Amino acid sequence: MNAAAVGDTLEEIAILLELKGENPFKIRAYTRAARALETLSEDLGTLVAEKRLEEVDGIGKAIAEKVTLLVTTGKLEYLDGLRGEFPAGIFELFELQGLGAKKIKLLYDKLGVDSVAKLKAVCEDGSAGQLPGLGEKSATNFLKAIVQREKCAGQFRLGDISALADGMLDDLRTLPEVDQVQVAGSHRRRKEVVGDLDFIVATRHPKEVSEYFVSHPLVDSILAQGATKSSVLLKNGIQCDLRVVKADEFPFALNYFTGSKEHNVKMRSLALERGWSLNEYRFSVAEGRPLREPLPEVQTEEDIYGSLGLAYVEPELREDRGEFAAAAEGTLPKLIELANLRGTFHCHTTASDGRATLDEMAEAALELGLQYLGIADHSKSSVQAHGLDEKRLLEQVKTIEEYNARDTGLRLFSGTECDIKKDGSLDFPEEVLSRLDYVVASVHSAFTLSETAMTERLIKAMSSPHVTMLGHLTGRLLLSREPYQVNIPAVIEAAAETGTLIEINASPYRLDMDWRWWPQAKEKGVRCVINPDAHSTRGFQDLVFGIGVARKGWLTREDVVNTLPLGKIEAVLAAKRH
DNA sequence: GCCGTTTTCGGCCCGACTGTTTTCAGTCG
Repeated sequence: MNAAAVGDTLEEIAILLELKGENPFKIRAYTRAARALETLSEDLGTLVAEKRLEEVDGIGKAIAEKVTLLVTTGKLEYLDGLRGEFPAGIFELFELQGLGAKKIKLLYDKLGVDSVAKLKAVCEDGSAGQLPGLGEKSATNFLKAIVQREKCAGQFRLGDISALADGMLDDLRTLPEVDQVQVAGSHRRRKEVVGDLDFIVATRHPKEVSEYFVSHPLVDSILAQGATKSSVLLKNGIQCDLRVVKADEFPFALNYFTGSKEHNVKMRSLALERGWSLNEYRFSVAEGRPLREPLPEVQTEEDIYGSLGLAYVEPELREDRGEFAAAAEGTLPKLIELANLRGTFHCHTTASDGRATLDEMAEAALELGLQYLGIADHSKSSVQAHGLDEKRLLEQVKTIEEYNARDTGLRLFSGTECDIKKDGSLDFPEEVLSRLDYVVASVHSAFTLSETAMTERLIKAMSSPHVTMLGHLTGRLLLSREPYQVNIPAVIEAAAETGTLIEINASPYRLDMDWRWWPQAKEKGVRCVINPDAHSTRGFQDLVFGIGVARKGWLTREDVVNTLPLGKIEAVLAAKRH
């Protein structure tokens, strides 16, 4: 069993333990361990063989034993025992809003509910409403949740709801009653997919602001409305929460609702060490704890971190992945910003499947203030995308030479998004590739190879001196297509050895390579290139999402080659060929 | 079940809202 499968298994154990009503901290331990396995830098098999599992943060004796069994035998009696207590279908019930382990267990024990379909039946025939602790209203809400689940998956790509979030933000900002307003939550942390949008407002008129929010034209229905918190469902299916607080509470609320949950837990325990209790409103004296330091004065989020002995942690880093240690030591990186980009690669034109001509793409890049732009249309094997053959590609090279002769203030680089064929060979021969300024190598076919074969395929492609950068490493399409099986640490290793750049594909559908792997890549010495994969002039706007990934991956402008000015980028593109 | 610059045992973040209740459990973030 590989690391991903073991992680899934630990998650399953966590859910089963929750159903059993186990100690919540034990459940959390399994969830934490599962997460620790997500981006293991070492091969799990090696860790098991060398009995070094317990070195991993979050894995202790008991879980190490279970993981060892899973890796070596693929089986675990403990899990089989748990599975025997509940039917498999019960898992889908956890996807419903308002249904947790306790209610699911109640429904299962009393009425035999083990699927969404059965839940629907017992809600409609009235038997669910008869259970202790449940009533008519609960049954109605379960039915609503079932409808809602069918309507949308409950998750949204960041790029798809960003404009909506900005619009709502602007609307709230124009209210005279609103003193301050911000989007918090996973949107502020720039997570690739978000489940809801959180707005935090500072106001002296909470009632008016809440009233405005729940009656906003985009609202479909009101889920909850209280004195300080309102939740609504928008017409496009996304849930939006509003928190209204007083001005002096605003930094605390913003911090708390930005999360992540794991980050918050750590923040609060750091406060407790000083004898303070931290909530979404303020610091207060913690009961039953010695007060080690007087309560601090707080005006801003920076002050909250400062009073805990930490440097300010940018929202993108708040995932409890080492930011606390770095903030305490003062070694947090200065994160890259959109304004640092000087150019970009991997753009398409009407020559393949783009919607804008080469001149239109160049014009758009100039308007953005870029110094250079790389054109990388598809290669001939991508027939579906009207990929270029050798002849058309070399014609495009000539066109780009002519463009550069016009001296517009933008330097174009000629490249290709060259298909990596099933066996790892490239779609163009060396003599053609050598005529280009750079090459993006990507997989667009045979997604279902084994992990070993896919990994070898990518590594073989990277071994070519002409492959400048690896495009969308895993081929995933967020919320629609799973990544193909590939050993990412091995690919990172090969990129470091061969001096191949790895792309952050900034398309909101891809955001690939994922932010979770970048700290490891950076440590190995791999350099990053942020590319929009633009198929139209509007596609350049996606660069901001790529920047979000880079920031979440702890990258600085030095880690990303397309922050380099024109005078220095050519040497980077040519480096592998020398 | 994990973890330790107070601890190898006893902690482990904290509050809002809902629904079913007369004081609170469950869920969510």
